[in-house]
Amino acid sequence: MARLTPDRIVTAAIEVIGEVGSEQFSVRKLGDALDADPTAIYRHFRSKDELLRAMGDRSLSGVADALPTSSWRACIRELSIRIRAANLAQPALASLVRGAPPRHRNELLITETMLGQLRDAGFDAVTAAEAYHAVIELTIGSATIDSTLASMPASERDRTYAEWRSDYATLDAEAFPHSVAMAPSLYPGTADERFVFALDRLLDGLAGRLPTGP
Amino acid sequence: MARLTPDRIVTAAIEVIGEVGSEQFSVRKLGDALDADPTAIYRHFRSKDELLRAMGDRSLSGVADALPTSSWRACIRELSIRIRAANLAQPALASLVRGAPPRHRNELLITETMLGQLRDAGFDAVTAAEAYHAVIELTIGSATIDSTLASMPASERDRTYAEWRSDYATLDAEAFPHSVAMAPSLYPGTADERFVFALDRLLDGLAGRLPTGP
DNA sequence: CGATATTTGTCAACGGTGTTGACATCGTCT
DNA sequence: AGACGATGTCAACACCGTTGACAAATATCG
Repeated sequence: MARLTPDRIVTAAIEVIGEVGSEQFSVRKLGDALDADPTAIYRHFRSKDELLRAMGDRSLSGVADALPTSSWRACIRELSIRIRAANLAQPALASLVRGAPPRHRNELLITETMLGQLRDAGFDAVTAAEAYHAVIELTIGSATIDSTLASMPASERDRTYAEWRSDYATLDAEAFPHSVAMAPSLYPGTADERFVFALDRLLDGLAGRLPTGP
Repeated sequence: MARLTPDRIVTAAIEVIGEVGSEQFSVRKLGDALDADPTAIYRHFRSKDELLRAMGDRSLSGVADALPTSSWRACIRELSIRIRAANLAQPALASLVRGAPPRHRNELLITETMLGQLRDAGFDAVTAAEAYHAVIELTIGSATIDSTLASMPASERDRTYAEWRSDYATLDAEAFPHSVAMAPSLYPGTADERFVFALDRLLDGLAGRLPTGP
């Protein structure tokens, strides 16, 4: 077998995690898939966390390419949607990003792009930083929440939503009048559409803080 | 020692997880804290997951009590801040939301309150549902992301933020000009303050969708 | 080329995890 | 008192991430 490289390891790791799920992903299984001793991985990554992070960055490649240039809103909007898609495509990776800052190339590229757009739009440094954090938290956070359902087949997902709606519909109407009344309206559209609604409202609110006005 | 009960176990578990952090929380440590054999816990909970869910339910108690009545924004704002606090105190809540567990009383109370406030504010059913999902995604999602750092002591957390800032500051200024320039402004204030900024901007955007105008 | 130094792979092992099954003990009810 | 189910205890299983010692391969240099 060819020698181990970080690239080969990450490729194999993404394949393994796609097969067994993030919960069951382990260094030992990765070693098996690579036909190598599991501990050989530690010659290329200091820890499993570092490996997971590299896997996350891999799935973000190309996310910041060819973005809309028409406006800062359009650019950040598209960028956020792509980040979300990348996280959902590799559901396991979404929860791995967690609280650590971007250190890898694609992550840094995303940060740079978003900060640049915000500054060019007219935000001062402090507000731009706040806005950046706000968009990232909504994007990554919502992807993390949605990742479980996103990995289900569409039919099962729809069934789950329907089940949840009927849960609300059958609540005690005295204690939970609004929940019962609004049960049919809950979980409207797709999770992607709900995210875009939230993102657009957040961008509305951010636009309102522009010195030049919205 | 008195006999074990689910209540006693959950109380002790929340104490233990507060001391050692969610990452290091284990059934064995819980057994030590209870001065009982670790496996005795399995007489009261089928699995660690079930215990974590019970802990999550406990930490949500009282979240919807005595909320501000001055305005829908003030009410939802406070409610979201409290949900976040509960989530940060008990990160297991995140996995509660992600899966499809039976909906518990406290969770239902939160939904009912938020939906009621939005309807009373003048949102139609569809927009209220969208707004509800938007607020919840930001609140839970951001709490999930921040939970790792929130469990660190303040001094260590500040040191971590400083470290991250200096990471940005030492990037290649040619490739990442905005990141380098804005390094001192990144991670401003506390994670709680950054969340509240995002929440307020989202509420700004939602207010703009009120039929009666903002 | 040969010798040396560095990197990389292998192996065994450590301390930790959640969980299970067998066995002993306790409380309760007939 | 005896029976019985619920509860606590103990040892053990099958994993996990990670480390240190040692061997093989590779790169570096005289």
